Amino acid sequence: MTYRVRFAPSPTGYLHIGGARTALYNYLLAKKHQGTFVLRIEDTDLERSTPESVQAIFDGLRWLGLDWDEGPEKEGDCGPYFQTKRFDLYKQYLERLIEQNKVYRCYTTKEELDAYRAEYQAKGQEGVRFHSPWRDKTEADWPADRSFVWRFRAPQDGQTVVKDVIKGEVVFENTMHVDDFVVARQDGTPTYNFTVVVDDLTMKISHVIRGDDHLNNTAKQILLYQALGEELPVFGHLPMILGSDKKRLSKRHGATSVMQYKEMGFKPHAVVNYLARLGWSHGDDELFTMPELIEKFSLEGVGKSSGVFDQEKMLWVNHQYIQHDDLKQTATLYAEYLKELEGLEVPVDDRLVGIVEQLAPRANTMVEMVRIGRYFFKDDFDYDEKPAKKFLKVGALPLLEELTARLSALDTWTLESIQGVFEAILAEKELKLLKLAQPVRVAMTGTSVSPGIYETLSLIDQATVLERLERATEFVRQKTQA
RNA sequence: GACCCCAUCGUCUAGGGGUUAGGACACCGGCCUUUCACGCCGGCGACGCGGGUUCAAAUCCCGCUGGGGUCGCCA
Repeated sequence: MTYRVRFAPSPTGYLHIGGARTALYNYLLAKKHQGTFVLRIEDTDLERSTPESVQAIFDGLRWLGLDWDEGPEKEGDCGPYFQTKRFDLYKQYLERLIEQNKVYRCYTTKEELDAYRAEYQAKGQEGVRFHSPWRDKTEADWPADRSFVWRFRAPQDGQTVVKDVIKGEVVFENTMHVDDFVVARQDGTPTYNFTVVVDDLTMKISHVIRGDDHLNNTAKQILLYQALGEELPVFGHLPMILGSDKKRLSKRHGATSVMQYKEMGFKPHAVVNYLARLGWSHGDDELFTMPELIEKFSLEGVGKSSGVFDQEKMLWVNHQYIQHDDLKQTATLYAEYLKELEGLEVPVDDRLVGIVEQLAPRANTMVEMVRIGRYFFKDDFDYDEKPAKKFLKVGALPLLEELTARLSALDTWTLESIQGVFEAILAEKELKLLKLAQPVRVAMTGTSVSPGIYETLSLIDQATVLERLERATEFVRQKTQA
């Protein structure tokens, strides 16, 4: 079977977490089966669609590495891939429905509809669906002075069954569910359920995998396929992603835009890995490379129940990749964040790789890595109050002076040579490393927390280390005098 | 309200008639240790409730409850 799957967002905002997961699952399915991943922009709502949103969706997908095989900027045989450019097609199909009497003109006004809805909502079970009084009218009855819409002539009995690869068979009673929904407006502009069917049909989509908020629509769409005499694609409805309060994920739960996670310092593959595992599993496995995801992903592994988005776990996944990805690759990324956040132009060299090697086990995000690594690049830090008070005091003065003297005498600046100096001093004075390391750490970083002291010094150059030791020494002297 | 979907630790999940119900995040201990991390070891912690079916139910069936979704000339 040839797989042609699609991701069909409406460009009314950024690419959000839920959309990204839907796109990912479709992408994985396509790659797994050497199929085609189609991107279609559902922009028929002129009011809400914006070019910025289209761009945001492209950016989000590309950042995640979910490039489409067919779609905007990647034209294929089934384009165009913007619904607003497919109006001729919809009209053609509408003609077909009109000719076959599968749709009819309905002159009911919006006011009449509102009144009807208010009534049936109040009555509940009783007058469930809207039954248009125009369904059985003929041309002779059409008022010339009123506008109309094209409604689908839905069956009034029987059932419509959705064979869903994820949810199983879902049965809808036609009397309850399928009203004579609007297929197109008077001017021929189509509505959602109609465009989706025409597009999935003409784009030869084999598997429609989307959020389960569309499950109810599927019944209507199936009826349309049948009315058109066309074969159904395979349907699969993914459970929703919820916030920590089990409500549908929204802005108030925190970041929902994929690109916000880039800003927060997440690696794209970490986001992909987390999203893959939210709603899908492969035994006890947690971490997957992209090739592994493609190989192991399957619709059978997708769960039926909705899942809660947990940023804590995504942070852990991110940390795993920061820690275990190729250091050079992370260093390159690190340079980008240093530039973005601190305006620093840092070359990606052995020193930067060394710094990343030290920081990687200590940072959950790239942003955090910038924050905890500032002192490797900038001298403008103040001493944190507590550690300064605790470690930069008179007792440390002779140690700092001794160390400064011996370090300045070093003509090779390596971890080993530095360690040698420290050990010599400690041996002579019969001290524990802690006594020396902590004051030096504060002098170097302004804090009591950093990578190993030898590593830290060796990654800062000799001159800077000496300057910072002088600064600390001076700081202690000043304090003593005051 | 009607209809549709769902239900294993706080969270993501494995397991789908007989398991000490497994793993991961988070949390709590301990070890390692120059601080902080990493790492390692250990701990806490779940089958929503009620009925069936069965020798046996977390697992199958029904009901209830709870949560989510949909009820537009939006998509």
